[in-house]
Amino acid sequence: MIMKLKIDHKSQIPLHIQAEELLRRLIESPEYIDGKLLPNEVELSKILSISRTTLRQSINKLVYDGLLTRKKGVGTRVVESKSLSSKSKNWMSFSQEMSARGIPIKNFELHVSWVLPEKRIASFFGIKEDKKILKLVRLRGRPEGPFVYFESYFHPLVGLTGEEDYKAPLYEMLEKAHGIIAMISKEEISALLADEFIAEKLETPIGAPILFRKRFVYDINEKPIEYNLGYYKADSFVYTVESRRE
Amino acid sequence: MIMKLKIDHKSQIPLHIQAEELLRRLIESPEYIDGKLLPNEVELSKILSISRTTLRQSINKLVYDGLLTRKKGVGTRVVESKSLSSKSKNWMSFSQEMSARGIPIKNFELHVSWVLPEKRIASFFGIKEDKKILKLVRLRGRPEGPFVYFESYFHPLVGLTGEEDYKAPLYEMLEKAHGIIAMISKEEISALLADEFIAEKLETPIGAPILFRKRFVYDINEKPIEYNLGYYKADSFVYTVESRRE
DNA sequence: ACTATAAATTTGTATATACATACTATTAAA
DNA sequence: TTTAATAGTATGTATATACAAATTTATAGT
Repeated sequence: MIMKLKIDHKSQIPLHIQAEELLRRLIESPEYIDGKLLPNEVELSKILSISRTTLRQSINKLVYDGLLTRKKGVGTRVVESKSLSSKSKNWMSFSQEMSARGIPIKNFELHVSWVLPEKRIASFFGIKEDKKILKLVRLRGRPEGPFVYFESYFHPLVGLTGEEDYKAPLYEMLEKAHGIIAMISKEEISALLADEFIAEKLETPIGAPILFRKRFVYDINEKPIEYNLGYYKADSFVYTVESRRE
Repeated sequence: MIMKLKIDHKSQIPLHIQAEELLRRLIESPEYIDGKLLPNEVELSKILSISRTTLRQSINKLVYDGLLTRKKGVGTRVVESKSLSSKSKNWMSFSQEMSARGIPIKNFELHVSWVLPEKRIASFFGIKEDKKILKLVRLRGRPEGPFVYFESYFHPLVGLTGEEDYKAPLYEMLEKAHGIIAMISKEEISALLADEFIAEKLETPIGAPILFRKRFVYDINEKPIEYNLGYYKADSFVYTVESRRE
């Protein structure tokens, strides 16, 4: 059934990581998709030639991630309907979001510069504060007027020169021009009041409600590539989220 | 510094759970709120009179919940992020969100009534406007003061009588009492300014920024069961979303 | 046939131990 | 002064072991 699940004890990769990967692949396979029980821990640890403790490390992570459930006295089983949840929800760039809604976009401002990063940005990228990085400022909206102000900062390793075509959808451009694939997006959404600067940019009164979004973008290896701040006029933008319990 | 963090070895509650709770309370305290290092694991395990292995179980969970970060050769530190957040992955009820972070919830107001639905609510539920539905109003927050005002409306078929225990986690109660399983949540998030009513409820000035969330909740068959409006004080709540391209 | 009891199974909890690895700080050498 | 080597510190990895608690299965008694 499982058979050739062998773990390389000489590998540099920790055993519990190897085991986790193996199990991930295992429970993806057709036999396991329907809530079947795994072999019990003692047996499985023998099959994999690792200790039960180490195996439990791997299983714990999969339980955390919602792929497995355990029950005392019963066993460990694969959760049915694994990844059809918020994970599979695909996210888009602003241009894509808008064009998907049939809204034409106008760029009111587009400015590229090299700046010294603030502390939190340097720390997000894991670089020193004295290394200049690319800053991209964009003011965008409908033909009638702007409704979002973006500030983006990019990791030096992304390899942007500042000469790229920033009118194109950003993540498409990154992929084509530099082979960077934006994969993960973590976002924090909050509300604030327009200060003088934002009010002037968005052509709105000071004190108007603003939907503020911080976006942290990572590549396929979970390395940070972009730090993005977005200020949306609240009366012209709604953020939607759809999620599903597992 | 830590002192009287004592663990009861005779308690029925597992040691690693006790330790987890202690740490949750600890890192909520003023001294630890700013990314300070915890005592190292060996020392901490001595203080708590539990083994390092057991302690690591507790810490692992807090790391997974995003409250702590660890770095080899350095130590374990509290994540800096004063404000609460709501993760979209594996969505939960408000009570669950909060208790998962070890934050005590206080109900400032809790009021149930039968009302005629507004047109948009009736249309969401697919019912007539002359049929009364259950309205649940809740004002909740931390002991110091409220930070969110909820208005919930329920579909008649949910079968609520108004006599249920609304202090319990809502979706648990629905499941136990009426076999209703809340499955899908669609949310719209935007920003607005506190009007007189909201300002009074949330004990905040008129014109303060409010994070406004509409939540549409559906059961396992995608039938609408709840229409929910949430007004969050923006300075004490951040909405976080994590997504991944596939 | 039914029921209570016991045994077997499986995860949960907990400890002690040892060494590896990443990072920091110190010390010695150039 | 700068650099390289070294020691120290903290988390990371891994094992062996023992018993507890929940659940299922088997057994014995009525």
